[in-house]
Order: sequence, then structure tokens, then C-alpha cells
Amino acid sequence: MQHIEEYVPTDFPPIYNIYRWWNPPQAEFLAKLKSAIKTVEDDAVVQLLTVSFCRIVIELSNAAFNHVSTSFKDGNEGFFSIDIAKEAFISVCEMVAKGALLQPRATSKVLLHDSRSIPAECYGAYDTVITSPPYPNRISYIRELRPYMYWLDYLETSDQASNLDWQAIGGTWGRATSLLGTWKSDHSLPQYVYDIAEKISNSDNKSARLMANYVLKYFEDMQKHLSSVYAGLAAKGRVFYIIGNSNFYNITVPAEKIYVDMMTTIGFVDVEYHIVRKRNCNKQLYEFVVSGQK
DNA sequence: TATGGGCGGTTGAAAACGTA
DNA sequence: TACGTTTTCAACCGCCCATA
Repeated sequence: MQHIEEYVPTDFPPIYNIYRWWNPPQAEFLAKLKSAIKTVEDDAVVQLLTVSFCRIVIELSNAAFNHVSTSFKDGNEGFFSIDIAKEAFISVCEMVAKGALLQPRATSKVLLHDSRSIPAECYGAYDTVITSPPYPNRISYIRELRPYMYWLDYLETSDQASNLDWQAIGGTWGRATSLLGTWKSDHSLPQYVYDIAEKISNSDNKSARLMANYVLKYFEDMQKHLSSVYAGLAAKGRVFYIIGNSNFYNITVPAEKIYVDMMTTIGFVDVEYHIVRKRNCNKQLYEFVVSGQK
């Protein structure tokens, strides 16, 4: 095994304005580390090293997480020592390795697919679905995950990021802002949801129409997803959705009730919701679990 | 038990950039 | 230059928790 300094660094990821994210020495260190990980042959080890790499990507970054929406620290000339960075990486590896000792008893399988249309071979296959999908609150996971997505080569261009955000349920970052302007509803939701959207749309704000469309698209997408999940469930199969409500211009979007109505229309029985917790922000915002059975 | 610094979460606004 | 696209991060509220 060579010393990290001796590896030829990979190309820097094509993330916009990379030196805002990492100062040159930090970026150089990460690129050499990425190059070193590429030489490891055992695939399971590569996966654990990649998890550790993701953590060090953030530790060495100028990203500030004192806010839900990633921004940057002030005055980031920053001291950098390759020895300290190496120690930090080793320490992360030890933590990840320790965590990996706890193995689930069940075997698992990861399938990459659009959750609005699960593959036909999965129909009737599952007895339980537990998930925490995006809330209708305009948080873009693509935007927040850019450091990982670019360093791990899942993204190469900003339009890939933007397209992925538009494809994802609940995305409003990048070009979604524009596309929502001309997006057309299919009027498949209960009428009161359109009434709520109309109220949002009539709010005194230049983004009002956009936000109304955002909310409608979120629920129309979720309705497609729920129909798809219904098909994937075995008889008597159950679902549990952790979701949050939201507010737009003081107009509450009762996500929990909308989920109940969508599920009932699709054919789920014993559909109900409970408050899981109060969210530590706006008084009217809660997290719920909505459950039902096929 | 009181206090207050630290910081997370929501709701977007607006600046910056790209291109026809 | 206009307009669509992409990036940056502000204002506000209030919970958490260490410390006195």
C-alpha cells in the first residue's frame, strides 16, 4: 500500500465552483484518496471505504450545516494538514467498520426503479412497506446531496442534477421552478385538494401560482406512487408512511388527510393517521404516520 | 430551576449564470 | 437583451442542552 501522497489524484468532480466546497489542498487530498480506493479489489471493502470517503468529503468541506439548506462557512481559508486528514479518515473507517459488525438477519436486495411504477414482477410480492417519503415542503434532496453525487460519479453535469430533481417526487430545485409554471394537472385528486391549491394560488405573492402547482404535482405523483405500491402488496399487506404537513402563505396543506383520502380511494382499508411528533419549527407543523392495509 | 448560546427546520427570495 | 435555468443563502421561530 502506497502513502496517500503518492497516488495520482483523480479528476476533480465537475461540481459547480468546486473551491467554494473544498479548498485546493482538501480537494487534492480527496482526489488522491478516491484514486487509492479505486485500487482496492475486494468489492465489500470498497463499499465500506466509500461510505467513509463520503463522511470525509463533508468533514473537509466548507459546507455549513447550521441550516437545513446547505450553505457555506464564512472565511474558509482554513488550516489543512495531510496528517490530520489521514487520521480523520482512519478514525471514520474505524467507526464505519464497527457499524458494519451489526448485520441484519434478513437478506436484502436494492432495486433502482421509479416508485410511481414498480415492475410487474414485483406485483403482490410484499407484506409490509415502511417509508419516509419526501414531504411537500420544497426540500430538494438532489441539491443537498450534490457533494456525494458528484464525488461518487453519479452526476457529471448540472442539468443531470436538475433533471433528477424534476424526476424526483417533491423536487423544486433547478429547472423544476420553470417547468412547474406550465405543468398541467390531471385532476385525479379529491376536489378539496384543488381548492387548497386555488387558495395558495390566490395568495398575494408572485410565486403563489408556482407553489400551488408544486403542491398539486407532489400529491398527483404520490397518488401514482401509492397505486403502484398497492399493486406491489400481497393480500392483507400493510403500509406505514411517515409524512409531514406543510404551510404555504399561512395556508395549511393537511398532507396526512390527503394521504388518507388517496389511500382509501385506491382501495386500502383501515386507513388512519397518528401524530408522531411536533416538528421543532412552525407551530402548525407535525409529523404523522399514515397506515393502511390491502 | 433559570438562562442563554448553539443550532435545526421552514419558507421561500433573489442573485448569478447561460443562451437564444 | 430577455428569459429560462441554476445557485446562494436570509429571516424567522423556537427546541435542546450545558451550565450556573
